[in-house]
Amino acid sequence: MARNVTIAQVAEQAKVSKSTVSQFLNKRYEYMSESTRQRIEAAIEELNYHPNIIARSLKQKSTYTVGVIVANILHSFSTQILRAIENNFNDNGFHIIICNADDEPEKERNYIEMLLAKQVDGLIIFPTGGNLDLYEQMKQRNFPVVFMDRKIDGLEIDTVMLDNHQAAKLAVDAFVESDYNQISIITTSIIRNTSPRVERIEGYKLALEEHGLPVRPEYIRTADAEQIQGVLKELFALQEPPEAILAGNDIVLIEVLKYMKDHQLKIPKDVAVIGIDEVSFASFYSPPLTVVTQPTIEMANKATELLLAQINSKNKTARTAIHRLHPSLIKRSSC
Amino acid sequence: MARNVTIAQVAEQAKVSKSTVSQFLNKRYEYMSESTRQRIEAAIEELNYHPNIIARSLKQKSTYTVGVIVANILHSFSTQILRAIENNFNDNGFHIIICNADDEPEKERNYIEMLLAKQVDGLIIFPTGGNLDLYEQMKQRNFPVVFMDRKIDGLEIDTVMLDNHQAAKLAVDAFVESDYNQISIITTSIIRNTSPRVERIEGYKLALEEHGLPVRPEYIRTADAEQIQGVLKELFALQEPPEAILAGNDIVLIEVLKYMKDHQLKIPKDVAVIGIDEVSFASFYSPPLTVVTQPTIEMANKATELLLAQINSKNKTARTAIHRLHPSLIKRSSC
DNA sequence: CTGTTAGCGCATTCAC
DNA sequence: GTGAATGCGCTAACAG
Repeated sequence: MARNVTIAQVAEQAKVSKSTVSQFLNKRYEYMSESTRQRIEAAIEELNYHPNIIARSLKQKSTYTVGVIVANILHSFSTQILRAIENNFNDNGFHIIICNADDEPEKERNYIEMLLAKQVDGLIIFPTGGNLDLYEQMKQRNFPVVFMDRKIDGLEIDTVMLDNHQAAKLAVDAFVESDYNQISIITTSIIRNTSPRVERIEGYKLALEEHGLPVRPEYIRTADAEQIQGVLKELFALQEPPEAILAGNDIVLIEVLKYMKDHQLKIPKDVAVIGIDEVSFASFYSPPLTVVTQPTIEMANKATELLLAQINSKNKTARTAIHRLHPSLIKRSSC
Repeated sequence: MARNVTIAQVAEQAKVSKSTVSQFLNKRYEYMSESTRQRIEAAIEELNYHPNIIARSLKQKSTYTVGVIVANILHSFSTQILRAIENNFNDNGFHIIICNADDEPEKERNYIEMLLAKQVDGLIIFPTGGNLDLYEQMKQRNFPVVFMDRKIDGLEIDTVMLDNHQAAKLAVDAFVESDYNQISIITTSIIRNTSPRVERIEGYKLALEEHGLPVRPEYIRTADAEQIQGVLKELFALQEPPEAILAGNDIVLIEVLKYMKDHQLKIPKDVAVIGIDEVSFASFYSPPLTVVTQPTIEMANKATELLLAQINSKNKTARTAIHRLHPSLIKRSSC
């Protein structure tokens, strides 16, 4: 009654050998007569037989499973990417195992090791940056890996990420165009210098300079979500509080909006706001929120494509590169 | 250099037999001398050996992997549950494979079959309701399964779901208390009568009756997300348009808020609104949104607990039941 | 066309 | 304490 039906039983029932059944399972019908084909088919049906993929994987060294390790599942960006990746891989007959490293290198290390031990065919990682030895090892073993969202310098691994400089620039440009010159940027804290945050700040600085605007260190803040209310309080206690705030991701944006609400500050009259990452409520918020979006679908597609290419080419060392996708500004009314 | 290091090579390197290495791997140190123990340890280190979990699984019939099939990953509810489940299972040394059935029974069937073939140890399913034969089969095989969010009548399978009657009642009560008597409910469409939607409508009717209010069919609407704008238009074109709207889930709520924004209707002055499911922006929206929340963490915990219990008890047929968790009203200002 | 044989990498008796 | 032998379920030559 249980799932103990094996190929041997099917063979027995159909009065053929296991290998013939195996042939059948792999659709190599040329290797058998019509009558045996039908007997096998009937036996399978009757026994309700389903091949054990684990056993097959052991032999074939391919599990049709890939692991995805996100740095922090709480970002809407991660969720969007995850959805798209799940969709892509399922279209290609792969399953995905999702792990959340929670921004902790220890967890990430653990997941990578377990996933490798589980013989996944490849890995998509939002790297914490804390396990260079492992990254290096996979690279040297030619194990299929693609990095998402963050890059690791000095490692030749396919990487899909946003053009963060441009993202920041789009926002700064929009602010300046609307005559806001005192612009602040807030990102979540930059442990291990995760590239998006660093780059967004760099892009912000570059953009300010392009506009001939001064870069004021007190306007550049990084903090964990829980501390952002405090940061905002400090910002608005400044001699010259910012006229505009660029929220580095959706979590920051939400904190900013809470603060505005709590302190009855009007957007954009009292302070203009732009967020990086689209949020579900942007279009109907009051005011509708101007936002810089990441092309999450395209990013997921690119990552899928790269990983699949690596998986299928095996040990043919293809060129690796950093693929920068472009953000776009959705102009609404918060700036 | 590759991941081809096997237990045999370790054994050779350490000058012992494979079985002794196996003992070591399973931490049965009492079966070997201190010196061999150290030799094995050194060999493993030197070869950078990692056991192949697939091979182990084949033998032990346990993959430490569970599958989760959500009906529709677009609901914030699904995402929240998924996060919590991932967290729980990883704490217990399991990995989870996530699949999105997209409300299509065909996809669900395909996933279930593949996941079983992959020898997952258990399944958490948000059932589409379209594959009763499969559900039944798993039940009979005593395969660990728990249903989430939706129940399938006539099947004794552990199920975790919301007390949907109460959820609707909480909302209706809140409306009535604020003197709104013409209350509408909108849910996404009820294909195959998925229980939450049906139950929420039932609960809504019951609550109205309790308050001695008439149940007006024209106030009860179900529609796909894309059609909701049209539904709202019809609702407000009514002789007596509703004074209050209960949004059956986050997707409906968003559509309702868009409509309000587009038509410059003020909440709650022109129409009061309550949504089922907490949304990220509820607390700082204008006005802050009153909402009925599901205890997603508790639901995920319960599901984890039930599935783990089934996995660990194997074939001891435990009692199965429907576990109803309770919603709660977060009173803010949209009603 | 079909059956025999030999592993895949590991775990598990059961002797020595 | 240690090792040889066997099998998990399937695939893949290789004969016949």
